[in-house]
Amino acid sequence: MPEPASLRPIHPLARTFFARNPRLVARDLLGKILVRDGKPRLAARIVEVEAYLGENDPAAHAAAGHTARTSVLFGPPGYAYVYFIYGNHHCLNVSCEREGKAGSVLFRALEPLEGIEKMARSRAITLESPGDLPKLTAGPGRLAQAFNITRSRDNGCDLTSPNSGLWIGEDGFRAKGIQISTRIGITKAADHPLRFALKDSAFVSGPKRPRQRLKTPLGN
DNA sequence: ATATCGATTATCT
DNA sequence: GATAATCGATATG
Repeated sequence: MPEPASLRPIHPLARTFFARNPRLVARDLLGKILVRDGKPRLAARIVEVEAYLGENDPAAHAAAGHTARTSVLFGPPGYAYVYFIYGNHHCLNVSCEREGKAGSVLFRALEPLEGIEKMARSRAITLESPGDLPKLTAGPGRLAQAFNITRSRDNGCDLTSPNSGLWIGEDGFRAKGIQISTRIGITKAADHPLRFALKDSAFVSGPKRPRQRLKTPLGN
C-alpha cells in the first residue's frame, strides 16, 4: 500500500481548545489529526466523533458520577479517557470542559495518513485494496486497536502534549461539509444530534447510506 | 460473592 | 438484519 505524500507539519492543540462544551469541541475536532509517536509514527485524520455531555447526559459514563472509572472525565480538559467495552474493545475519548465538570468527545472514525502498514499489523488484517483501508480505523474499537490504545497504557494521558506519545494536532486542514446525526450504539438519550462526521468521507463508521427516512413521494 | 450489562465487532443469513 | 463473543465496572446481597 502506498503511503500518502508527506503532510504539512502537525502542531498540537492547546488545552483551551478542549475547555469548552463537548459539542463545540466535537465539531471542531473534525479534520484534526490523532498522532501516536513511534517508529514509524502513526497519524490519522479525525472524520467522525460524538459528544457526551457529562453528568446530566444519561448516555455518558459521567452520568454514574465521579468513580474510579470516570475520574478522568471529571479532571481537567485535554486528557485521554479510555474504557474497555464488550469484553473486547477499547474506546478513546478526550476530556472537555474543566476540572469538576465532566464532558467528553468519543473518537469514532479516522482516515489513516501515516503508518498504515503498522496499523494493519495491529489490526491483524491484510490490505488487499484501497477499499480495505476503512477496516483499519472506521469504528471506535477499530481505531483504538490500530493505534494500540489500551486503558492501562493510555487512560489519563495528556493529549495536548507530544511528550505523552499520543496527542492531537492540526495541519491547517479545513473541514468542508459536516454531517450531524444521532449517536450510535446507545439506548439512553439516543435521539440527540451529537454525532459529527465529515460529509462524504469514506472512513465514517456505521451504515453506508445514513438511514434515509425519506418518504416516497406520492405518485411513485 | 454473584449478577447484569455495555459509547462494539465479526460473521453469519 | 441478527447474534455470539468476551470481561471489567458497578450494583446488590
